[in-house]
Amino acid sequence: MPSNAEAAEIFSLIADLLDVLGEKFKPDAYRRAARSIETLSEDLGRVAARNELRTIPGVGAAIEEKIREYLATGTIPYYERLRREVPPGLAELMRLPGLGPKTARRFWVELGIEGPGELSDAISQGRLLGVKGFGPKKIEQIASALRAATAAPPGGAARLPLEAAFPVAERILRALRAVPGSESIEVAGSFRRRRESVGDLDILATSNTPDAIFDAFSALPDVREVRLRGGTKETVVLANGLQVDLRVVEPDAFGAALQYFTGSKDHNVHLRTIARDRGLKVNEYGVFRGEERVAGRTEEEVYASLGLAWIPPELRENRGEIEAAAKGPLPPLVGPADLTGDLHVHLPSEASAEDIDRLLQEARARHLDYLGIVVAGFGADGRPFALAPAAIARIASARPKGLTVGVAIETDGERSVDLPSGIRADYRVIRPTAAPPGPVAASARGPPALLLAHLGPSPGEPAERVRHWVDRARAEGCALEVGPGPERLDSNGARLAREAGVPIGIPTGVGAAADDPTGPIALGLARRAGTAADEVRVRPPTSSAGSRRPIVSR
DNA sequence: GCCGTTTTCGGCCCGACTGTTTTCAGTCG
Repeated sequence: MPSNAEAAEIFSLIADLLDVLGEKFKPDAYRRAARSIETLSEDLGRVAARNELRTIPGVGAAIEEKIREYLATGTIPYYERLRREVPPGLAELMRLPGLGPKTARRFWVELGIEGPGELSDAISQGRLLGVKGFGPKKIEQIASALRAATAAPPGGAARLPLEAAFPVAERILRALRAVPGSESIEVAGSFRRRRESVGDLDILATSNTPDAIFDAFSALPDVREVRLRGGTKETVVLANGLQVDLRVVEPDAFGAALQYFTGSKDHNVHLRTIARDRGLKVNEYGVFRGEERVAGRTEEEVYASLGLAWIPPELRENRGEIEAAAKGPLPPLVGPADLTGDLHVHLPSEASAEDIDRLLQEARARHLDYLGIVVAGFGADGRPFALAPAAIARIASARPKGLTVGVAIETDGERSVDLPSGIRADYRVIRPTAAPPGPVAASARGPPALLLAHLGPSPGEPAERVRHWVDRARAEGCALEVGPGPERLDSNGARLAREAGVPIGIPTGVGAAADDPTGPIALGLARRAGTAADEVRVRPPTSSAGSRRPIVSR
């Protein structure tokens, strides 16, 4: 079964092999295509069937041809040929930190080394001593990288899911903001773009005492290794293997640096092309005309100097957002203030009536006008759960001013849920247990309003499966929920849902612990999908219309 | 190999840091 993830992987490997062969620009071309395919919200097969492969950024005639070969046969002859030509072990060598294509190629051509094992042997036999360009430090660096690679599980450093990166980022920000003399401190990179997973953390700071910040950074409790430290940047590796970069810049360059280190790479390359055409130069210190800095303090300044409206970080993937920003301000993306309701609030089973009151207070303080609380149902483990009868009664009878409260049950779509007598559910949240599940049985009471799409744990989940959920949500007239975790849509899925006209539900995080990242992550993923501010409206059920069903509308 | 209202050919982002060097190459993001 061909998949976008596998196709992207093959193109990425082609790039590595071409690198070893000393090709100059082709590797970047293949990597760019690989990145585009990896973040595509639709299966390549569908795009190919519409004859639109060339609309994918970085895909031209040659790569289109190779995609078609892959779709038809599951392999690409060009890739097979390269693999016969270049020992695959060299691509492994290139993935070691500090070791790139040039060095891998020299090992191969000058020393006949074709992989990590042979390199280890060569080092222990002293064969690298005296080779030009390899001093004692370099050799030790390589030996250490080889040891780390054998100790680590194969496949290299895995990307960290965004929800796992959140608490790490919070902890680091708190520590650095406590350093006297520190000013603005932000996380940039793919974390700021709210990618579903992050490969590292990029932290940006302005400070009049950079050394104090660097010292505090090195002294963070879970730092395993300081990989490099210069006058403006430092790289550390945490105990869990996550790499964290800290850069300190002057305040006049903060906007430029934030823009630059937020990326994405393809977005930045496009911006610099525009700058060059206007006789300008963009780097992390600002936008320059000759020696003169024309922008840099804020991101808005940087974009404006290029004739562009400011672009939200979640959209910076070079997927047409720059062209749109050239025409004028972008439609505002959904923000915290636009979330006027929440269909899916969970409470601990021991929650009391007083806890309910506190939740309602918080909802009002956050200006929500609809709150749907799950009172009973079946959890992720398939076992039934329910709030205490007193709490359920309080929810059912609550009439706080300006806030409509809904009673929700959570089902797997097949079993019905018992509620205390006199209390009925307003709608169902459906948590499918199998994939793909059967149709939702009529025996479960109430109309569905929200469907949690189970996307499964594998990162290379075929877009086809997501489409299954989108189609089903449309057929049943319910919304799909976006958010972290395997049971909800990621931003690609949310984009598919939007394109299909299926509303998406965004959890607000109301009632959750202060450090629970679900709310901000869900919002970020919805924004990555391009969800506009006016697309998310939760309307409470209105008895006058004869419906008790909350609607998430577009 | 891709791309283009300045180009269908000739470009392809740019700077920090490291290690090995007598001025720079390689790697990284």
